[in-house]
Amino acid sequence: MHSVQNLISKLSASFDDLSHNERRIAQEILDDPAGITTMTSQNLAQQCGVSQSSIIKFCKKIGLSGFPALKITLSAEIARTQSAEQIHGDIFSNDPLSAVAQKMYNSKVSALSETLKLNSTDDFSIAVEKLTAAKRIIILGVGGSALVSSDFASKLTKLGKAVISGSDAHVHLANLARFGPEDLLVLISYSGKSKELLVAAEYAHQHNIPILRLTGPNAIDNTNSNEFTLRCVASENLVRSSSIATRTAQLAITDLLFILFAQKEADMPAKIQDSQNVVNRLR
Amino acid sequence: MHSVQNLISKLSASFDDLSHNERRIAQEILDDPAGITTMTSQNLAQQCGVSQSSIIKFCKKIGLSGFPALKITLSAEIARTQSAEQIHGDIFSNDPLSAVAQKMYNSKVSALSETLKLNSTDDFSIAVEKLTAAKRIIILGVGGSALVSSDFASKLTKLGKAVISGSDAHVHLANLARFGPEDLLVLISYSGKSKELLVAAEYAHQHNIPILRLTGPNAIDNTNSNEFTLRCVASENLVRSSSIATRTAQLAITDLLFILFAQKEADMPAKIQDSQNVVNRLR
DNA sequence: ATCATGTTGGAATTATGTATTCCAATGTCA
DNA sequence: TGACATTGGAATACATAATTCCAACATGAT
Repeated sequence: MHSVQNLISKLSASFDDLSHNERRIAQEILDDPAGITTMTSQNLAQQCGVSQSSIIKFCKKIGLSGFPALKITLSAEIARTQSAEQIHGDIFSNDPLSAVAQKMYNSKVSALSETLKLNSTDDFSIAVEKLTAAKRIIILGVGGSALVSSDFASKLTKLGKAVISGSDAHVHLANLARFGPEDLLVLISYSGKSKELLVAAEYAHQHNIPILRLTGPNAIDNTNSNEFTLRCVASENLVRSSSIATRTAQLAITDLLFILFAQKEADMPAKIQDSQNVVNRLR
Repeated sequence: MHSVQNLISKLSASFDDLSHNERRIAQEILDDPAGITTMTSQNLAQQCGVSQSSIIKFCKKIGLSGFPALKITLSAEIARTQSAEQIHGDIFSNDPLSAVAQKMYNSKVSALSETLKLNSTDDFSIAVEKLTAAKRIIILGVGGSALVSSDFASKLTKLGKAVISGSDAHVHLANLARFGPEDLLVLISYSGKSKELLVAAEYAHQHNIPILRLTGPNAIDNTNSNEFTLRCVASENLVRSSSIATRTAQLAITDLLFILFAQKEADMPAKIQDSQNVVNRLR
């Protein structure tokens, strides 16, 4: 990847070493690099007042394979500079509404990166292992976490996993009664304090049902060997208690688990496509 | 502000609408966009097992002038994403699992930023205006969008808005029958093609019920004055049809709308806190 | 089933664009 | 001034892209 670092700066640097006609070509490129990408070698030749073959010779001289290569290189270079500018500057303009958008963006991005950093790769491996091993899965999440839990459940179902999820905790507890050590209970909660989840965990412990937890950073660590925890971070500083960042962080984990799980078996993408095709018939 | 977006996300978005051969081409492009930039149309044709002319037709179909244009566009796009990835690059180590995490992170971050860029601040203002003005709101989203829709609904409900949302489209249509011009129908869908939503929109048009749409970049623009559209971008390149990026983009919009809506009235945060306090009693 | 109609995709052709060759003009130095 | 190198263009050869036209297939109505 060390070939041509920056064609444009290279051109302007070596400008003085070029012959008369080559300068004209170089000048034309420097003047409007973006324009070149839509030209033919003939167009450019005409614009520079040189012959078409001179254009080709010029391309070779600066180390490119030919004229199309010049166009492609320039296009990439323009995109790189532009995007660098954007990322540091103007995704957003500077009216008040845009400031809010900016804050939300930052809050989500940091929830994502912080959460992914917080759990090691091994943690994720172990969690995926547990999902794979489980014969049946109950996913339990209340409040804001209910949506994350049903999203996760529907994704796993698409992959052919036997998953139970829903909003009624009582139903879940009833289902749990038929579960055993070969199954898995997934508990999603930021605070780790919801009553339903505590009851379910208690029951699971008594009956040796493995637990995969998804909690916030402050929930107490559980030393029980039959339990495994992934953690997420989220600072809710835009609208208190809105759970926007929390949900972003939780989805980062469940989505990653889903992707890793899907990639473990080669035919998984096909299964999703099948499921998608069935849905498409409804259109 | 609705300028043509990312080619790669556009391809993965419209993937399901393509014919068999077109999919093979699209797949080849998505698999190795960088590779395309050094190929001829013949090479690519051979690699896809289709004719050279099909490649050209494909390029035209996706709105490009021809094959060289495809190469140039891809090259620019790769450069853009690469430079974006470099900036966020150091979060992760470099084992394969971490590479997956990195990709997911990049995909989510770009879904966020692209989506926020795609809609102007005015667009968001208008949308919030419509939410504020509405006496009652029905939020309709099927499939993957159902979760976004119920999330949005529950948030707005917390703020005291009269919102109806749920998974049963028939129930929604029945409810819609009692709606009028002072109410609002929110339709969430990436493809814009779901049958239930089309029926609901049709009915709303006939009865002058305002519509707020949340669609993907390819859905057809609706000129009906009683309708307003926000768009989201998402390239689903990790696990096809998994809707991970799509949902990230949709939530970016609904979350932002929620925040803006909440900030319009000073006592809104208090209302959320109230609602939270009630929930806390369950613990 | 059958026919009309539309859509998709490929073979062959044409058009366009790129690269090479070869030669003339110009410049450089003994 | 003459040998030699360098530059650049005209003509040409080559490669690639785009179009046309037709066959196969799908779709939908009768």
